[in-house]
Parts: sequence; C-alpha cells; structure tokens
Amino acid sequence: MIAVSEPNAPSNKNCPHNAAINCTSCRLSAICLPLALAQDEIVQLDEIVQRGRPLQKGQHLYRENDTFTSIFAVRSGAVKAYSVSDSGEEQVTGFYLPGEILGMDGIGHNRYASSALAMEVSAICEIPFANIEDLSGKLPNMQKHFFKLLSQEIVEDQRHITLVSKHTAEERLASLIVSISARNARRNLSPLKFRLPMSRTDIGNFLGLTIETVSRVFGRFAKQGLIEINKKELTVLDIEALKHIAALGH
Amino acid sequence: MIAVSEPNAPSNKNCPHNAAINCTSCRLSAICLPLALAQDEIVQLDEIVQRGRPLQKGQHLYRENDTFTSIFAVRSGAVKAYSVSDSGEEQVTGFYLPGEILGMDGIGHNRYASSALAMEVSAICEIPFANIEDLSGKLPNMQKHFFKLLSQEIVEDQRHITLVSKHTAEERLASLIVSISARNARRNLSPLKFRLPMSRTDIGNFLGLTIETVSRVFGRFAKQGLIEINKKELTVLDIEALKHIAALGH
DNA sequence: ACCGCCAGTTGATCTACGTCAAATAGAACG
DNA sequence: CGTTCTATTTGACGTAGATCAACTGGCGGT
Repeated sequence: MIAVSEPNAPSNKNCPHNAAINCTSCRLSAICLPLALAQDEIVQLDEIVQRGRPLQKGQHLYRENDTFTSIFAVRSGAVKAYSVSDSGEEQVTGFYLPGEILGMDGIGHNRYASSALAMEVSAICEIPFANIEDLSGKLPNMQKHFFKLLSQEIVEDQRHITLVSKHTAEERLASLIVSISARNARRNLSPLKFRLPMSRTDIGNFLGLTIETVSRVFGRFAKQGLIEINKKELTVLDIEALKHIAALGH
Repeated sequence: MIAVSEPNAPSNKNCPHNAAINCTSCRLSAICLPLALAQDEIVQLDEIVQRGRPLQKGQHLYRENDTFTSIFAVRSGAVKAYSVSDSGEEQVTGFYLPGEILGMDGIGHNRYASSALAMEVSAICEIPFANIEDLSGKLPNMQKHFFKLLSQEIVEDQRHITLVSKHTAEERLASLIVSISARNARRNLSPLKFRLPMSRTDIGNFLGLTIETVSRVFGRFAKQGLIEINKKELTVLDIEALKHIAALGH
C-alpha cells in the first residue's frame, strides 16, 4: 500500500519524514503503538511495521471500500478520515495527528469504512493487520492494547455524538480547539500556538456546522480575546475559558 | 455483577428469561457471540458465561465509572446505554436487543463509559472480560471476532454521527425504525409489527431531537400512511418508503 | 506585475426544530 | 372507581444556525 523508499535514498536521521527509523528510536514511541509494550516486544513490532515514502498533500492512504489490509500510524503530518454515504454527502470522521492510529474501522467488514487523505505532507507507518492478529495471539500486552485502542475509539465517537447532537456551535468549536491543543501537548509541542492542518470546510463538516458558522465563531472567539487566528495559524490566549465553554452543557 | 439464580429455582426450558440454558442450545446463538466459533469452541465459551436472574425494568446492569469487569449479551428484553457528561446532560448512546453485546466501551479505561439500564424485564448473559482475553489468546477465532465486534461498533457510531449531524428529523426517525425492523428480522421476529421498547424521550435523546419533534414526526409518518403507531406498538406499512427516507441526504 | 482562482469572511434573510404551554390519556394506587 | 402522576400529543411562537449572496485576500502560474 505504501510505496517503499528507494534502497539508496539518503538517510537523514534528523528529517521527521525519514523512513529510516524504527519504533525503538522513534520519538513518538511513548504515545504511539509501542506505548504498552516491553522492550523486547517492541522489537517484534518493529519487524512488521512498514515505513514508506511520505504521502503528499491530497494523496489518499486508503479509500472507503478498499480491501482492509493494514492499520496505520501517523509519524508526521496530518490525515483526515471521511466517508461518503449512499446519499452522497461527505462526513469527516476524524483528524489524525502524529502518534495516532487510523484504519481500525476496516476490521469489522474487511473493507475500510472511510477514506483517509493526507492534509499535508505526511509520513506514515503501515502495520499489516494479519501480523497484528498474529502478534496479539502471542503477546497478551499487544492484544490488550488493541482491545483498548478500539474501545477508546468507541468512547471518543460516542463523545463526538454528544458533541454534535447536543452542543452549540461555540461549544463544538471550543471542544475541537481544546482537543487539538491537548494532543499537541502530548507530543511536546506548544498547546497554545499551532497551525490547524485542516480547512474550515473540514472543521465544519467534522463538527456538523457550515463553514460560515465556523468562520463566525472563530471571529467571536477572537473578538472575546480567547484566541488569535490568522488563516490556519492559531494562538490560544485563554485555554481555561475555552475548556469551560467546551464543557458547558448549553 | 449479575445475581445468580437460586439453585432450586424452577427450571422451565420454555421461558425466554430462563437462566438454565447454554450457548449451544440458545436460539440466539446464530446471531450472538457464538456466531464465529466452532462447536468445540462454543463449549469453552459456555464455561465462562454467567447467566443471572432477570433484570427488572429500570434496574441497572452497570453504571458509568463502575470498574469494568465484564461485557454482556442481551438474551431477552431490551437495554439502553447512556452517559452523563460533565455538564450534566444525558446522552443515550445505544439500544441493545436480544443477541446484541454491550459494555465494550469499558475496555479502554477499565471503567464503563456509560450506564446500562433495562427498559423492560431482561435476561442477560455476563462474560467476564479477563476470561475473554484469555480465551482470545487461545482461540484465534475468538480474538478475530472481538476485533470485528469492536470495529463494527466504531463504524456504527460513525454512521450515527452522520445521522445526527447531517440528517433531518424525518431521516433520523426513519433510520431508527428501519434499524429496529432489520434487527427484529435477524431474530426471526416480524420486521413490520413490533413494540418499541423505549420511550419517546429515549428516542429523542438518542437521535438528538426533542420529544415533541419525535411525536410530530411519528404523526406525520402515520398521516402519510407509512406507519401506524399506538403508544409503543408500531406497525410498519411501507418499509420501502421509510428506507428511502432514511437513505436520503436531504 | 497581472490574472484567475480558491479559501475564507461578512452580511441579510430563511427555516427546521426547539421552547413554552396547554390538553389528553393511560397506568398505578389507594 | 375516582385521583394522581407521568407519557404523549398538539399548538403557538422564538431562535441558532443554514442558506444565499457579495466581497476580500493570498498564491500559483505566466
């Protein structure tokens, strides 16, 4: 699925898109799949992980209804998942940042239930699912971790259902900002100053809002001094206020 | 968690709430957990399944934040799962009918992320998760089946996100009716005439609508000759029309 | 440097559904 | 059998956010 790097590609250890690294040396290992594994288990994981050449912005990692083969970890960049219903409308189902795992919606029916698209140049690790099943049979830690991962996605999705079905536009957007901020913090990036990798259209679609409403709410937040926003560059000025809005039930 | 039946309880094989049955003889085995298992594997599953005395209407099977111990299969009756957010509002996250599995949202953080409440007298099978992990390590079929189950719930939840964030009240309600109809068909019950186990309030909450809107849409569907509804007794008169409405993207 | 294009902003109006309020109808209870 | 309580229906009105429309500002291409 992922194109393999040329054998003679330059091997720059400092480039974040570089494929010539392994899980042990990857600086995301603390938050990514190796999280739950012991040293010697990570070695076994490393053997089945495939690291390909970076995806360009706009390229697909996989498409809805493709035969399910692998799950993926984002190493750098940002990916969105979306599905298109019978009736033709698009639904963005998630944004994936470095260290996060996607593709698990394909397990259930052996086909991906969504498409995954790089929102910027992204390096991806591919892990064939057959190997994961195999390894999970041998390593209880691995099995446990995958059960957890899947379950956590269920909980997240249910939270998202609450968000879009019971919360106002301001609460939804505040919630997204807080979520991205927290995920950046986990990766030791600034939780208060970052670039939103997704378009207004994607944000609106994800949150069940129109792009006009997203734009207006950003405007209101800026006017209230909660954020500064310039195109995709976001500075959070009052994270507590945003958390408060996000947690509000009206 | 489930109260065990008295040892001297009468053992009436014909009673659907009866605990004195096993997976092999259970008429739901074709659609429930044993679905993916071989004969001899079902025997192993049987050994870990605990069958308790029926839950009365309004009783909880587990509560949000309880320590996660088991997943559950509905044998008869109907259960709703719901969670209460920080801000205090309730979100119904699912309805579970006989043959369906609930509690998997607890795996991720070792606590249930929702509460489960019997909407009518319900018989429940409890399966301790530690045993499932154990068995999954030994039986690849079992492991595979659980990965699938979890993944399918993710896909369902994502569909539900689309439903509540992009569809009209009529589309949402039609979709629910079609879903329950299909699930009844799977259990060899009439797909066209059945009792809705949940209140209008639950329906509204699940679909992100107020109870007034639910009531009005039921009324409209009845006036259009698509259904007949009397309190909770529903007769579907034109399932194709409902499917068409449910699939519509506006 | 000019053009064309897309992403985003801003404003004016519209509408599906929420909110509030009142009426009705079972079930549950003594 | 009335009485109370709760679930549901029905009606009148209000509103958050959608829709429609016009404008603005980067940015890639030549």
